[in-house]
Amino acid sequence: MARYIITSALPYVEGVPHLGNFVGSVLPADIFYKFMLLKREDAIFICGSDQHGTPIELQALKKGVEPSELADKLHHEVKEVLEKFECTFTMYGNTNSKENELTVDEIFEALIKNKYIIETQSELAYCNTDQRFISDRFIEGTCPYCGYDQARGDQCDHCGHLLTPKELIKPHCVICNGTNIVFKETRNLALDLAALQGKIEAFINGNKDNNWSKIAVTHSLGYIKRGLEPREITRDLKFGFKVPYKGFEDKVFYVWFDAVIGYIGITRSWSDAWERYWKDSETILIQFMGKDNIEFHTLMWPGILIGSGLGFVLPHTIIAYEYLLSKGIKFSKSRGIGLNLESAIEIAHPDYWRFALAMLLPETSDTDFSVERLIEIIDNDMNNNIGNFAHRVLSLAKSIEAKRPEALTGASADLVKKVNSLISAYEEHFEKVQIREALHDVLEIAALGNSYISATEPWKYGNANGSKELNEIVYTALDVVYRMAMLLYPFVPASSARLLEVFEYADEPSLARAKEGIVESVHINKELVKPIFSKLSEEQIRKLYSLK
RNA sequence: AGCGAGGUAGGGUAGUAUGGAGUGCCCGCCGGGCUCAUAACCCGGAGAUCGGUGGUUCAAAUCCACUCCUCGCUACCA
Repeated sequence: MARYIITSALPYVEGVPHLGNFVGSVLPADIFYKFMLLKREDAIFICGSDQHGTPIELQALKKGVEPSELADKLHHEVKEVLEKFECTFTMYGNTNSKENELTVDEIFEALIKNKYIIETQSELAYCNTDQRFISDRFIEGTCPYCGYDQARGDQCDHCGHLLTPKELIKPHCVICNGTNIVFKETRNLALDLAALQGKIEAFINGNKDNNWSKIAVTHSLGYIKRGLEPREITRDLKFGFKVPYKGFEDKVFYVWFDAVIGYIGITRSWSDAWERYWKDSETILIQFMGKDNIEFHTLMWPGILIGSGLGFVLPHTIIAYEYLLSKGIKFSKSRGIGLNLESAIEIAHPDYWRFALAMLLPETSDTDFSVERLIEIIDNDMNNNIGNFAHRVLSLAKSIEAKRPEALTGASADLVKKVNSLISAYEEHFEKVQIREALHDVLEIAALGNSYISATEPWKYGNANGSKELNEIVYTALDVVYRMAMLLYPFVPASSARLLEVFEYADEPSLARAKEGIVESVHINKELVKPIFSKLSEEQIRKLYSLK
């Protein structure tokens, strides 16, 4: 039987993720994983914090703390906020772990043995005061183009020019503020992607039809066409895993290298069962990411896995998202301002964000986010269509004890037939990882339900029990609400659960039960009947606009 | 500059891979209906030479070429 590993690109922990970070990989991965749960598939959902790299080391230096302490603190903050957004990871780990280091070392040794690691040379700035190499972002000076005196070695934030450290006028070291900087040759180790190119290309061509995002295919083949070059896997930094190789002991692995391997390392932190997933040919690995992460997952990561020859499964499906572009409100992670997940949760329940972001998933092109659009989705699609449908039906059912009719007739039979075909469409869309479309199928079910109520006019029968027609209408409508509640689970888990609670015999949500519908007479808990959603209040809207 | 994405009714979008009547969705507008429901819901209607030009084709929003706009990235940020 097939087994699934679902991964989301690992958030880099330099701050609280913003909506763009969330929508670009963790959210869709979580929604998809919850669909796997609905289907009762054998699936694990792996994610975690990417902790190494220059920004963290620099931040730690500025704060005067150990990088690993800072990275762990940020890791816990990010984990907590993602869990508040109802993400149910099998394991949310981190890259700076023993298990990951072990995995990185094993894979590195295998790559050495298989001769896929080569040496490179480059010139790098060296601070004589600190006695260490300093990366581009550790150097500041005056921009030769605009004269801005706090330009960094990689780019000037003032005029946007890309720079090299050598171009800076009066360069100084960010760590010690000194100017005793020289340029020295440094050696690094690199993954020989050129040697692996044929195998990587075969991997892409052999898997790209497994529902890969179009952008993932075009980007990957574009890189292949231009030819792959060796990619460095070590850096002259302090924070990271030490390189266990003679002559390179004072260096660490480059952050991207241990980040992708982190998928395995994190699974290893989760359970001894990790090999059952990662080394079983039946395993289907489905990876979610933003478009800027494509090359790491379709070129370097498969290159590492293939080159190691250790029998790890390769990605089966690559799902890459375009960007969510904010209009009017800032998304910023590093600066901690604007609409990040912390500020979002203070404004509305996570389900509201999950729903709206699922509607806005940038599956095929960059997508605009605006407060106006958010209001439209929440008020109209979520509240008026789905929420109101559920509530009007449950309100009807409060005074009528619906019994299962012997057979459905006319409009009722027609509705159930259409709902069944929409459930099939929902399943098919999920299987093709078209999450936005699957949500549209649920919206369509609610719209059909609303039409059905209008057409059958249950209020005509008065509120007395006994009429066969009325019984059939209420039963059928309740049945649709019940199914819809189950289908909502991947998107809005808390609201789905609240809706299902009203049905006294409700089970855990499952796709099989959604297809089957209500099998017995319906008992609802009248006390629990209340609207599941509401429109955004003026207060909420005011808060949203205040984030500009 | 390099790389990438987009231009479809008043606004916002889906559709473009595998060409087949301008098909769909949300908002807005016009007209009607309903009162179970959260000023919610339902039905009908108006409104588009699918950015432009040229080409391929029996047939183009969809394929090709050129062109004009818009936006994003080029920070180890998704």
